[in-house]
Amino acid sequence: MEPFICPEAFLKPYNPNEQEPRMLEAWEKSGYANPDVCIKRGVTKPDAESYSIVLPPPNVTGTLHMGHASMLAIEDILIRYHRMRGYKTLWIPGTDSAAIATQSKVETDIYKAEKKTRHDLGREELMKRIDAFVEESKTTIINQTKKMGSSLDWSRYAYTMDEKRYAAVMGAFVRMYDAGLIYRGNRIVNWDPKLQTTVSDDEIEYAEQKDAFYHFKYGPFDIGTVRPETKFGDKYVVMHPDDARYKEYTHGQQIDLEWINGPITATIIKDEAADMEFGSGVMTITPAHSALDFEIAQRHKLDVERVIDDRGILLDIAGEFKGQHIKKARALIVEKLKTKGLISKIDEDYVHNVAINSRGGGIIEPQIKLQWFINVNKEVQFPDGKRQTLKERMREAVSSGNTKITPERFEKIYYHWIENLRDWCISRQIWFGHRIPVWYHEPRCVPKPGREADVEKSLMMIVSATKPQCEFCDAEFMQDPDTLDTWFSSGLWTFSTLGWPEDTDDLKTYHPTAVLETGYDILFFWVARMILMSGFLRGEVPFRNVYLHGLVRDGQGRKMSKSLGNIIDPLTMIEKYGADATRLSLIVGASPGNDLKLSEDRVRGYKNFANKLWNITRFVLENPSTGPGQAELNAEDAELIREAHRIAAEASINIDVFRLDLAADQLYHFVWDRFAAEIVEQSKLVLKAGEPTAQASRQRALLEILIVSLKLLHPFMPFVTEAIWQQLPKKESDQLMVAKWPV
RNA sequence: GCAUCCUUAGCUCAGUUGGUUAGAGCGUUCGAUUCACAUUCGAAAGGUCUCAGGUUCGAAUCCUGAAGGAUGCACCA
Repeated sequence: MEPFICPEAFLKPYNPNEQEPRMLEAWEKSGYANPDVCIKRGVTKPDAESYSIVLPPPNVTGTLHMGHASMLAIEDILIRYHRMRGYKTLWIPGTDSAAIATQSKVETDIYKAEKKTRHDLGREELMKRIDAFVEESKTTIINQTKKMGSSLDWSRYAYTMDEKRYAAVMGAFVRMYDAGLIYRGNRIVNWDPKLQTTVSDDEIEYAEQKDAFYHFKYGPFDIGTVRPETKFGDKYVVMHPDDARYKEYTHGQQIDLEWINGPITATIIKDEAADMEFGSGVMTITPAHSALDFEIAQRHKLDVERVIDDRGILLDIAGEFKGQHIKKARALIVEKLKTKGLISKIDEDYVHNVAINSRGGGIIEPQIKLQWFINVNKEVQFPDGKRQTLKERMREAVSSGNTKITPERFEKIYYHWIENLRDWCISRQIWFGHRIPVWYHEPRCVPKPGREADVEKSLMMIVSATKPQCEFCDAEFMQDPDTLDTWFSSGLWTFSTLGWPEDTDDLKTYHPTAVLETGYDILFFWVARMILMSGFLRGEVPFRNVYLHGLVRDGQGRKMSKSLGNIIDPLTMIEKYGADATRLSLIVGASPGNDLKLSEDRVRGYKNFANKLWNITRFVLENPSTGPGQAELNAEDAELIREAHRIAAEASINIDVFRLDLAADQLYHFVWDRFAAEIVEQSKLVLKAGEPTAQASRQRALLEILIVSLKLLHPFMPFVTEAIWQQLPKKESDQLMVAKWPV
């Protein structure tokens, strides 16, 4: 046999910038990321078990950050591993429209450039601008995603606002409405006066703030507040029924007292919501602008009156303060109360929480609004025959083990969240998003001549995916102006990407998906909602496993942010150290659910490792004694090969239980400390001075250990391993990507 | 307030059911290097495993308590 000459391609050192684009091109050309291609080319058996992951879709208008990079690395490892194990493996890419974030970005840009607001442009024009912006910026995130080596099947790419996904959202809404799960109602919601939209409970962040805390004389009582501007309408005074201090007062008793704008009559309410420990134990309530107060008001059927409008302006009830903005009015109101002698005390340094919209920063003002909600406590019929509530369904998905959350401790957090879950407000007043498929017959139906009798039958509101027509008159139905919470469409993601509501082959083959892999910060927003949607619409869980990774932080454990200037850009890292090194730096040391502190040094270290592997290969290929034939293996070399296979078995187990950090670390040490430092070193002696049979045996062993190492490392560092594979004299498959996993 | 997690070398972290001398990467110090290695190799220093009790033949690991840190949820009128 011809001695194998080490290919010239083995320039030293390993240069990722040169190899990576070639590998990307080769992979793309092969189409192996598409399971249909794998089956057609005989790489995957048609009846193989399936393994699928949907990529948590990044914002279309965003750029790749380390959080994405970490997610892509983890998922690609799982995907490549299973593909090599022979599973019918599918990883679906997509992007998210990120309604509020995208709209505010475009609005801001337009305002900067043209000094126009969305109202100046109108809805249609704004949509055009947003679509153009999305179209322009989506290639950025897609190309960046590819650079990580992600073996996504781009032929199945989905966008939350594309035609198919839009249809899925409409279909889902109609089904849920028909089942009585979606209702419209006047309820207290979180209103963002800045963005002029409602926001869900989960999208709210609390920030500590220091404000003055005022004590007022409210008749014989002492009441406290940080928000005097809400107090105009307060005509109920609430105390705990067991509070001995106030036992002389009875529920429903009326008291005349002097208040901000003159004398009023207040009513005593005894309710357990009043905390005896807090302040005087007595409070007045503002049902229109506080969730708790609203509940109390509903319990006792009290009057509810708005004090503040959608823009934060005081209404008629404020009397002389009417028309003023709450921010400015506060000081004036306090001043007036002072002169009336109604203030008993002021604490200047009162620390309390203020609710802000995490998407845009407006301070939340609870308001009562007519909105669309999903009822989480209503018992309904599920496709699998069960009758239960959405809450029960969400709990059962996990408690039954049909969906397993890793790390396990998040299961408790998940249950706890469900306990506290209230009806989900799904309507938003922003323009960019999926429209609510509800149609109003306005004005009232005026039947065509001869159909006057049908006026009673005409419907004023119709829920339908497509625009309805009135049977009795020529009036056009007007669509509900609101859009849906972005998480409504995200909740459908595991199956809308597979073609639902059509009954596609993909859906049958790949749903439920194998794993949903995402950051723990998104457990409630997304994971829980997917379980809800899939449960109701498909009668099955959306995924068998949830794997939650930690967040990527800077070297000091701080969140990466522009303002701190501590962002490590994955693309810069790829350029400097290669995608393989970038991937490994995000995997090793990142135990499940724990945050990872990333520094540039880490990345550099793994570049050296890629180079190490490259050089081991060169040694193996440059030192053929009798050529890499099928020489007889001696006992010692057979044992070396068995050792490599033992490592393979251990690594497989670690990957199976999501301990990618351990698997990667173990492979790293096997290749560096064992293979390079010991086996290769000792082989130098054998190859130089050993018997010819020993030389041949060792040469074969080296090649086999190298091949096993390449395969094992491929999911973790696909580029360098594939680049090496391409140079091997004989190989079992044209690409390492579809080589057989060693067991 | 309720809950979860964390505290191990200078830094970042492993240490899976309790079991010899507690490990890795980076950093530090010293030495070697025409030999696959734009580097690598060898060696060294560095630890009261946060603290205090307890269980045990044996505890970084299990239990109780304390301190510090992080996070989630609820929430204050």
